Amino acid sequence: MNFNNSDKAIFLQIADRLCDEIIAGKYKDDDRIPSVREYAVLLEVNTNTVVKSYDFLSREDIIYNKRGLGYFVTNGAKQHIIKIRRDEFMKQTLPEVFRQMRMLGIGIEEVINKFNG
Amino acid sequence: MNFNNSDKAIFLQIADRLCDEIIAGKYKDDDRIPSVREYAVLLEVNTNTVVKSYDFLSREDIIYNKRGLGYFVTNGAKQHIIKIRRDEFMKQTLPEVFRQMRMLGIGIEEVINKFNG
DNA sequence: TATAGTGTAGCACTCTAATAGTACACAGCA
DNA sequence: TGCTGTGTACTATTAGAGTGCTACACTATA
Repeated sequence: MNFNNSDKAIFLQIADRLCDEIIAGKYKDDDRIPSVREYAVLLEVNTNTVVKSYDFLSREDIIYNKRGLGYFVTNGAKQHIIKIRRDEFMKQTLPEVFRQMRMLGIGIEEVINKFNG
Repeated sequence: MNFNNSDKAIFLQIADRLCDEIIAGKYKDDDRIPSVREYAVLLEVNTNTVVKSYDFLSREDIIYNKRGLGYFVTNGAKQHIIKIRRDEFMKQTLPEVFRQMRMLGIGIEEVINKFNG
């Protein structure tokens, strides 16, 4: 993963990644996700950083914890994430993209071409 | 300005804002930009934070300094910024936007509609 | 020549991110 | 009952962002 290439905090990038994997169907409802130590080794970050990501996602009600066992995907998490992301995409991302396009003189046709190409 | 709503550092958001203003034609070649103290008051941040932004933009060759006088826009800065931003938009932003669309099941038509609406 | 407005260079402080390591209570299983 | 793998709770350290403040050298102008 390209962590420090981003302005975003690593623990948030990890949370995003896990959400991506849930959307992709890698982890389904009530599936167990990797342990904090396991995921830390995989991503080559500190355990505490993954702990912070899992804490964050628990507070967002996307994963839940069973004592001594690990973290699991909350029922309906996938749709929950998609709803949050769609809202963000429509209300934040897309308007900012359109602003950039106007500012840079990039037409919608150019975007459509790149999309289809 | 909506500073802490973003994951990005404030001094980088300020640099972005100034670049936006240069592109918009608010400051042209060899125009003087606001002093660090002035801009700090306007944006309600600390002077040192603006200093950091101006340092950053100087190293990027977008503004330059005259001792005792202030900071000025480098010749050709506007086209320079546009070139950098176009590259970033095409190689980073747009691919990520398309990835999000595929992931969220958002079609290009929906984007076109929002753009025209 | 004084004065006001420039950038610049410090210092001290707080906060958060991230790393590193240790220790402990819990659950499942041999 | 032990053992292993869970999360959790600490402590400590490093680094950077951001704030607040002071002081100084430079430039133009009254």
